[in-house]
Amino acid sequence: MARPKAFDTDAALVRAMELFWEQGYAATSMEQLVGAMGISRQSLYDTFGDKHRLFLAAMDSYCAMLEAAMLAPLRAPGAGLQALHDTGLGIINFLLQFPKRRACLMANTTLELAPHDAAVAAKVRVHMANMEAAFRHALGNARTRGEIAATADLDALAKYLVGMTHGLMVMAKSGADRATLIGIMATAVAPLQPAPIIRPPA
Amino acid sequence: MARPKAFDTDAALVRAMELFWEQGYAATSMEQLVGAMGISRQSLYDTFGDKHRLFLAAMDSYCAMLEAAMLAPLRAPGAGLQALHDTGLGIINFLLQFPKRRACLMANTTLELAPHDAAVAAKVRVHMANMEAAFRHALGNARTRGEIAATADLDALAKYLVGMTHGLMVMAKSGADRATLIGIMATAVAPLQPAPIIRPPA
DNA sequence: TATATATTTGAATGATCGTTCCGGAATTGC
DNA sequence: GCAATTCCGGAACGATCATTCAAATATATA
Repeated sequence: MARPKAFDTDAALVRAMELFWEQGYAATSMEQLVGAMGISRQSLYDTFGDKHRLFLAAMDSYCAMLEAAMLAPLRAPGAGLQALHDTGLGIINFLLQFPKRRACLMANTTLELAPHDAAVAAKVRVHMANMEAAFRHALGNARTRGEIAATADLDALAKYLVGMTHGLMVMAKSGADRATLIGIMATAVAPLQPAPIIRPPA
Repeated sequence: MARPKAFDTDAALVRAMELFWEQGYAATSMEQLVGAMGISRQSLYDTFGDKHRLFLAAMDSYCAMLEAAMLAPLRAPGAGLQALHDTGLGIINFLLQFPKRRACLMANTTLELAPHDAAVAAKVRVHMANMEAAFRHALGNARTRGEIAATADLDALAKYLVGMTHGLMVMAKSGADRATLIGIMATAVAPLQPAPIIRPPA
């Protein structure tokens, strides 16, 4: 009865997401988005609504990408300390993949918009909770297997790793090189080491 | 021979800095700055130049404030582990002081502008290097006194603490409560604990 | 073919952006 | 008082912002 959509909605959204990721919300104009997404301005408004709704959709697109690339391995049934270490290295590679550093759309958005935009803040919190849960799952496996101390506080460590991850993001975007990031990461995972079997005398 | 400046340049700059701190660079208009600084538009341009130069001056103002409040205690000759712990708590209080969280102007600016603005990026790097040096000074004292392990890698720990600090900032701005931040901080300082005197058997 | 929707192009909207210009009032040293 | 400089209020600049409207063309079903 009617002409079907001709362009790939998800692909266009990914291009919008990448632009927001690189430039931020305020610094990205609808003009630039029209150019990057490869569709007309009218199609953009018809399909995605206004700039703010497009941005929320772009956040979802970004989270889905992160979920598949970074969090899924941590959620895998067998994920343990090795998966945590792999994820750490994966994060560093992720942060260094673009010559003009982008850090993380969620972290960027948190600092740019979270206190002034409730819808954005809610999405950020959900994402951080997902990240924390993924870390905790792998930490739980690691503790069960004795890869980390039996007394390890899973909740505290998971929250700590989320915080540490965001610290790395800021450092990476400020220009830190790979060696610096690796060094920070290596220091950061010290709290994961199992407690010594023989304790020092009290 | 001529009329002297009537307003307090530094005080006006502090107000501009606070607005940039709360809203970011792009989201803050000259109109708002004129209102907040309490001077006329013409005086603003005559005294501070354009928006970008005003922002760079605001970054300096912010750094001077941070330097006095947070870094000076770490640089004090006697500063050691206690000063580091005090600083940790001070950072958390600093991040929670405003109901509408501001995080840190340097961190905000890093994520908003650093990859696209060389002058801003340079200022951010200087500030981070200063922070790292302050941490390292206190870490050095702490190691000398045996408050942390004699084998502690001062450079690595200092960089790590800078990274951790920025992680806390993102978490705080995303809405994390005091207990969460304290928990992350408590976990984060674990690598500072001295190594056990009796090591586990290899 | 007729109808309905999709898409594009281009113009137009009103608002706001950063910045500059102007005129007059205020305040100093001479 | 005079000249020099600072401040203020307001208008004006061109540019860009997000968004909408209008008209023409394309593609599907029925």
